[in-house]
Amino acid sequence: MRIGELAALAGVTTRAVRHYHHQGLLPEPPRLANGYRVYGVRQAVALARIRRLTELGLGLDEVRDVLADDAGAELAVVLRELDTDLATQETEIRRRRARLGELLAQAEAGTLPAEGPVSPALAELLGGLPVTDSPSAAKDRAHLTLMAGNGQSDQVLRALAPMTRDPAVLALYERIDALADASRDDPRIGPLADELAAAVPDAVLAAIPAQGPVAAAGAYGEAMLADFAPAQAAVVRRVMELLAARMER
Amino acid sequence: MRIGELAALAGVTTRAVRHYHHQGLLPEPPRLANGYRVYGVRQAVALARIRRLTELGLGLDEVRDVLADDAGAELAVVLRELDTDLATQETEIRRRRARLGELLAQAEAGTLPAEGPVSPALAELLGGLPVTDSPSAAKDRAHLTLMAGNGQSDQVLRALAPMTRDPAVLALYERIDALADASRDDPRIGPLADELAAAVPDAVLAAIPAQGPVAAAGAYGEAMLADFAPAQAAVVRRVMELLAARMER
DNA sequence: TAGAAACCTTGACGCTGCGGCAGGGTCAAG
DNA sequence: CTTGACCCTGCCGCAGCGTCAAGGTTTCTA
Repeated sequence: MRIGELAALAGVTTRAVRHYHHQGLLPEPPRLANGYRVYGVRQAVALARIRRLTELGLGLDEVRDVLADDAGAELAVVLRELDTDLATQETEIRRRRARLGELLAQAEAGTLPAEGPVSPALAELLGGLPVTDSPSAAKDRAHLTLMAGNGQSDQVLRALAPMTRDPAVLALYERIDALADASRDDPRIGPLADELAAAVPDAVLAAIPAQGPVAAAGAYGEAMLADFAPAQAAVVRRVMELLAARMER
Repeated sequence: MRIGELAALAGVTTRAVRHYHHQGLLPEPPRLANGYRVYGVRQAVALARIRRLTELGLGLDEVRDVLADDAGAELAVVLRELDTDLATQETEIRRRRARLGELLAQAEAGTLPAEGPVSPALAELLGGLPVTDSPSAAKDRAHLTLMAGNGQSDQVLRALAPMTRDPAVLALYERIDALADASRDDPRIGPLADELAAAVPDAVLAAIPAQGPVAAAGAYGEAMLADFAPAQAAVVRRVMELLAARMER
């Protein structure tokens, strides 16, 4: 037999056969004068066996191990490993499909957030927000989306829900917007910060795992502040101080 | 923010961030004088979005498409494709796990064929065979294993089952073995071929899809014959002729 | 009997999503 | 001044082949 016939017999491509030769899975057969490989029944049997193993999902090096080992013990071990591996893959796929199902449902309902697919809890929160074009509201959404990315923040998000239903919050956002061109010592800063801090429910602070001075510290905090105009940044800083003080108690 | 802080914020590695830059998923940010990348909130938001998409299982180029397309239409399309894709993967994994379950059961029962994992029908057939060290019996097993590899051969295998329970077959194998050193025109060849052909049930021939002169034609047939001693090959050839003649009718 | 189609040969690159390493520079703290 | 923790670019590696490239051979067909 030549390589094409062998390959057809085993249901693989000639390329695969040569690959197995190269990997040492299948010994190189003798050659004709013209260089063609000539295969016998032995090789065909060996190749069929390789194919059955790879079809199960074994890697080529595992196949090599199994073939090298005369007893069947190795095979059983590898198969068991493979099964647990496939089991985890299966649950993983199922988890992703569940997420996909939610997202597709949102897509059909037209309630997919502009931020792209986010966690269910966050999607609900964002979905409850009134439509507004306030720049600081947009920043808040972005900030929330980022913070919600790090996993277990469901409690915080649930605690935030009441704020989304408070019509007074919109007005607060607009008061922040109004400070876009204000100076660093504008008299509106202090009162606005007080009201903002007051608008945050205790439940939110309670749900935040006390990881230093809230989340706005560090390099991200600075980047966030840099994203605001000076007077607005002053407000944010002040709010953070007030909230931190409240968390102390 | 520098790249490490950004990466930690989004829950990815710095290597991944640079990879996204390289792939054009995330624009390169400005640099400090020392060459360090400096990121702002915008980039963090973008990165978080990329990560959410890749976590769903999207490829990086799909992510790029989704990000490039402002409307949400693209996203829905990609998600649907992904879902069907995952669905096929899931059934595929389940099929393989089912196979693995059978094989593991066989392994525990110690009934795993030496040929490695084979189709259930073949495993049953081989399992029913009496233990023998007849070389021609071994060749027959090998031949069967090969032929059974090409899929829908269950019917043939079932039709062969009666032969495995016929104690007279063992004697026939031994008569083939006895011809190992015989000459091409040994007088035992004819009668043995007649009896072998007669031992093959009609049901087997009926189940073989008439693909030319049985399966022993072509390059594989020659290789198989070359695997036998001359007198044995003569027997096999004669049996094939007889069976082919029977299939004609 | 020629020419085309179908095989065969070796060798090298492509794909996915980064990980890891080499071989540096930068910066803050002790 | 050193140490350690960052940062930079760039290239190889990974699994299992698919896919050219650039030939030579065999075999079928006109």
